[in-house]
Amino acid sequence: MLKAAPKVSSSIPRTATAQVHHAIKQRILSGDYQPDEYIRESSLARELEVSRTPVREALRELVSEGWLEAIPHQGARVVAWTERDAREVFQLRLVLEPMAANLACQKLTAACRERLEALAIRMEALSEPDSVSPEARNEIAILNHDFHRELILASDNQRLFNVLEMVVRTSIIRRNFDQYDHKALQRSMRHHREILQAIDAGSPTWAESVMYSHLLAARDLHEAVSEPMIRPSMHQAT
Amino acid sequence: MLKAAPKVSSSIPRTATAQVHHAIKQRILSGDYQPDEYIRESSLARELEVSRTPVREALRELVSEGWLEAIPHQGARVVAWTERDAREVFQLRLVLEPMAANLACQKLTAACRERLEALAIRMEALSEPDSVSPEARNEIAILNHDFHRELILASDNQRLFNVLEMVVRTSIIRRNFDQYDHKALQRSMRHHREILQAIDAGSPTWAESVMYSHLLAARDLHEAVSEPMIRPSMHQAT
DNA sequence: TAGGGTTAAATTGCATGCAACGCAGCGAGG
DNA sequence: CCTCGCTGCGTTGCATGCAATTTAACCCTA
Repeated sequence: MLKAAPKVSSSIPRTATAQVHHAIKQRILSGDYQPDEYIRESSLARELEVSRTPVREALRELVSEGWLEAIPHQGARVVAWTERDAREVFQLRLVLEPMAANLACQKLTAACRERLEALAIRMEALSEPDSVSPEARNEIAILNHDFHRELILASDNQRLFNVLEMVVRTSIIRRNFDQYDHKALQRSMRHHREILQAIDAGSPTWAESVMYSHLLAARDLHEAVSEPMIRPSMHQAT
Repeated sequence: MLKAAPKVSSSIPRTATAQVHHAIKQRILSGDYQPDEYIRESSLARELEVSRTPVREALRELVSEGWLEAIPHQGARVVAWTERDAREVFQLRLVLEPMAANLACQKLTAACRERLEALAIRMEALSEPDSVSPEARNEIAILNHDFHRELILASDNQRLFNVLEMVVRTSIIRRNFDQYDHKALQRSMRHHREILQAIDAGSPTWAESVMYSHLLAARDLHEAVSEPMIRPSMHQAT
């Protein structure tokens, strides 16, 4: 029951500002707002049926969190993602998440260990069939995010968690399991499993190393898809 | 002159919100606001002679940036620093700043190289005399901060810079050169110099390694001072 | 027709008033 | 004596109106 309390307070924010904050984030993630599109205070206030004040405050917060950029006397607009941004995020993840795996290995509690295993098992089951449906891929993406999140939390470094939330969650976490072929998917699941094994073995460097491999593999897949867009000179099959 | 433009715009913010934001930050850093102290919107609005609106917006921003913590319907208060926080910050710096040194080594421009050298030379000169005055120590602290900042900027990873600004600047960067004895001070200055040498030599791992040593030495000095405070069982002179 | 200046519309920035919420102090009941 | 509930005060949360600023269109002029 301890878990229920924060869950309720986060999914049903009591203040209007928090609701607007949540709503805008959802719209950005779902693509309702295009990159570089300005978000107008008045129109959003009308749509959400609140005054401009909570909208303004939510926008300020989202700017500080990196979702929007504010131009004085001009407004707030959705940040546009470039390949450079993707590079920066991967550079940071490649250093921070292995570190988190290392620390988690030393600090992990039994309860957290259980949650991680449950997530890993569920993901393995979903990626078992030869053809993984889009719905399954979507669920895997969510579970995968939870797995990483849980592991980072287990590192017992609140700032590390905050930093990764800011850096990663504003990026293209979602829907990027679509480009995983079956082998890559299963390899990714095996990585999760191996991290748990390293934790059980009490080897922080092992866990750290597997996480590093895990992310390098993910980056490779990402670049395979995105590079053609910035290197049109290369001959591409797809 | 390129440096003058952003300097002006940051020291003379045009909007009231930015002014309040700046003012509060200064008060926190200067110790005007004690840890856990609540900042009341009305009183601050009176003092700064603005309405509550820009004060509220500035407070929201500072919460997002980690300077304050907000309790709904209760207010915003200055975050209290614990030894745990210090540990977390050092853990992150130990990973991120060496990474920045490594990257900077590959990306550094000539102009940036010049600025770093100028800062290093100035710091060396200030730490030369046998007895370093408090004023000199203060200037060294500022120059040191600029040096690290410049190096991180040179890493050409905007997110890395943002993350370190958030993590480090809210911490006790300032005035912690007081506990450096003369040997530690000169060692620290030599580290800066050696980082420049590593850059000139084009060896990222060398630069990374020196930065790592640099921070480990700083952590050691920090712990030597702070540990007695959380271990009251130890017999203390003070 | 091109360029500069002016003006008007739209939007953000700020001020103020009122409502909602939390908390301390006080009093009644067990 | 302790506990529970109520009430009053202070503070934050939100709504609304007005001022300041920017943008863009328009007209006038060369």
